[in-house]
This record gives sequence, structure tokens and C-alpha cells, in this order.
Amino acid sequence: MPVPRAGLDAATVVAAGAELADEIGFAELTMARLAERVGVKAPSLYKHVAGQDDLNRRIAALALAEVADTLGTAIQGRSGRDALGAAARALRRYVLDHPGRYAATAGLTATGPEDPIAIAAAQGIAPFAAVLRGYDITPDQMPHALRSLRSVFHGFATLQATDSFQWSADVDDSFDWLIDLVDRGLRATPAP
Amino acid sequence: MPVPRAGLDAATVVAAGAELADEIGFAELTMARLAERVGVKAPSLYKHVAGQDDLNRRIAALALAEVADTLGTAIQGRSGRDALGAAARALRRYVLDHPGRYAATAGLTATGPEDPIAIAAAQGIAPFAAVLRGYDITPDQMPHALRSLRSVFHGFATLQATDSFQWSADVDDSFDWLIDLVDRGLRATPAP
DNA sequence: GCTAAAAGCTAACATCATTAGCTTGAGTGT
DNA sequence: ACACTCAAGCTAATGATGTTAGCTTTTAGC
Repeated sequence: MPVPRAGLDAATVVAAGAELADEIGFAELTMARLAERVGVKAPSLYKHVAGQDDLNRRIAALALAEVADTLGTAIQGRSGRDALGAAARALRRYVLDHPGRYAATAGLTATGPEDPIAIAAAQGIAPFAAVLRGYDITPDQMPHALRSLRSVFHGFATLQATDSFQWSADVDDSFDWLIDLVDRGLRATPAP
Repeated sequence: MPVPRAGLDAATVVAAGAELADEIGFAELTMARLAERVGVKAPSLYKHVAGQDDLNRRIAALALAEVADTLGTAIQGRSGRDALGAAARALRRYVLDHPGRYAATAGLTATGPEDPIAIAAAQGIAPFAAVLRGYDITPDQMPHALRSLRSVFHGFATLQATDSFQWSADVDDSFDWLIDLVDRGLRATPAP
């Protein structure tokens, strides 16, 4: 398998795209700019990536995988409210550190269960499941609890990422408050 | 003030853009397509709207105002868990009915307090504040509670809008579960 | 060394947003 | 009634974009 004049690779291109998106914003990420960044002309990118849409989806999948990894290590050795707080803080930190990649995950529709995005998203659930194991959740309530956790965290992270909080109150305090809210709600879960 | 060969207006253009975005998706909304929709050539749109970015922001502001209105009427005559559920359900319905407009509100950064987006967003808070009045929230906790509510609802609505829930469990049930979770958390709010 | 295939290139095209400048038509003041 | 104004809409042009087609080059394996 010949590998000419390279240093370039699908993974490398996607990684560079994610990095560039973090720097200049996801909306400003363009094939031409990415090509220049990796030292290549725009059409050459198509040897590694099917197009802009494919690139975006791969960046999103990368971000989701990284989030899953980050959250997984964040909750290791913790449980209950402690794990909840650690996971939440890790996600927030990730979004602040990688706003471009994370923005790529917004507004995506998985084409099917085989879509890398769907797979990455499914893996991203695992840490949340681990957190919930510290609470009294019956198995039949697990899917609802997972979706709820995901909604809460995703909602706060995106609002924060887009700078949608306009008042002066400290965002960290609000985040702690939100975590406490969820923790209270989870601990008060009734067994129906 | 002469008003020639018309039927066109800034508000009309924005409304048509929002409608078109709902039909074909926000990402597919283009100046050319919108021009064709309103029966005009693309450059003519610039007589009513400063450009694509301006158009997007105006659509977002429209959506935020509509959301505020919808939520406001949804909670009238209700309070507590009842108001919470009604507001949540109204938002969800809105996002499902108007996915394009709502997508326009994601990933926007208000340029300042005078930005129509900031104003519309501020008005959108009011219904949430009304809901929270039915719970025991101290004034200094209000901002945190508002942000939390916004995060929760926005998170679930966007995940749902982008079809990010892949498992088979009924989404409506999950939504009810989430509302209960928040309700329990709010009722258990401690007085610090 | 020779060959095959992948990587990268140039050229070209369609589409898009946007600007500049012209044309036209409706309302206003006399 | 009539001319004047000025904004709505147009055509033409520009630069940037994503993308495709086809050519050239480089490297790995025989």
C-alpha cells in the first residue's frame, strides 16, 4: 500500500479541523481554511474526507468520543452526588476548552444506528449510567433518567458555550446550583 | 414616503425566512432560496435586511419572542408543578412545530444588551420566573434557578429536535419524568 | 528497477453572499 | 393635473465557497 508525499490522514485531517474550529469558531471552519492549515490545497482534502458535511460529522463524533472519555475518567472512584458534580464539571470544562468541536455536535441528525455519531453518542451515555448507579433508580426508569441527565448537561453546556447567559450572577455558582437541583431530584425519586 | 411595487417588508421577509427554515431546515436557508420564495431576486432582499447574518439573527429574535408568548399563555392560571409541566410541554411543542426557527437561536452570541436577540431572550425568561414563583426560591437564588430551568428545557428540546434519542423508550414519558425530577428538586430546595 | 495505487495538484464549474449602479413606480406638494 | 422624489426592485459583476474531473508525482512491494 503506497503512501506518498504525506503526513496526512483522515484522522489527522479531522483532528486539525477540530483544532481549527476551536480556534476560529465552528461556523468559520471552511474546507479552504482547513486545507491551508494542513499545508495542502483544498481539493486534496477530498482524498481523506467525503466533503464538508462528512468532515463536520467526523469532528462531532470525535468530540462526543472525547467527552465520553473525559467524563469516564472524571467519575472514577466517585459515586452519587460526588460523581454527578465531577461529571458535570468535566463536561463544562471540556465545552469551554473546545467550543468549536462541541458546536459541531449541535444540530446533527444521525442517519442511522451505524452512523459514527450515533455510536459515539451511545458511548457517551456510559458515564451517566455509572453516575445513576449511585442513586435509587429502578431499571425501567433508567432510560428516562439517562435522557434527563443528558438533557440537563447538554442544555447548560450549550447555553454556556454560546454565551447565552447575560446576567451578572456567577455561572459557576449557577452550575453548582443546577447540580444540587438534579441531585435532590434524583435522591427523592419515588419507587412506583 | 413612496412605497413602490411592494408586498415586501422587513417583517415579511423575516417571517418568510422563518417559515422556509421550518420547511427545509435552518442550514438550508439561503438568501437565494428566500428571494425565490418571496418572489424577488436575491439582491432585493438587502433593501430589507442587512445580510444573511442579520436575517438569521432576526429569525432567532422572532423565535424567542414567539417562545416567550407561547410559554406565557401556557402557564396562565397554573402554578407549581402544573405550570412547570405546561410550560415544558408548550416549549417542546413549539420546537417540534418550528424546528428551523428554533435552530436559528442556537449558536448565537448577542452583540450587546441592545441586541434584539438579547431583548427577546430576556422576555423569554419571564414565564420561567412566573413558574418559579410557585416554589420556595429565595430572591438571591432566582438567577440560578432561572438558568437551571432554561438549561433543562433547552437541553431536552434541542436533543429532541435533532433526533438524538435513539432508544425505543417513549420520549413523552421521558419528558414527564424529567419534569417530575425538576419539580422534586425545586420543592426540596433548602433555605440556606 | 518497474509498476500500481494513493496523494496531491491544477483547472473548471456551480452556487452563494454581497456591492454598485440603474430603472421604475408610487406617493407628495404644488 | 403634473412633476419630483426616493425607496423597491432589477441587472451586472465580484470574490469566495464547495465540489468534480483529470493529470502528475511519489512511494511501497515485487
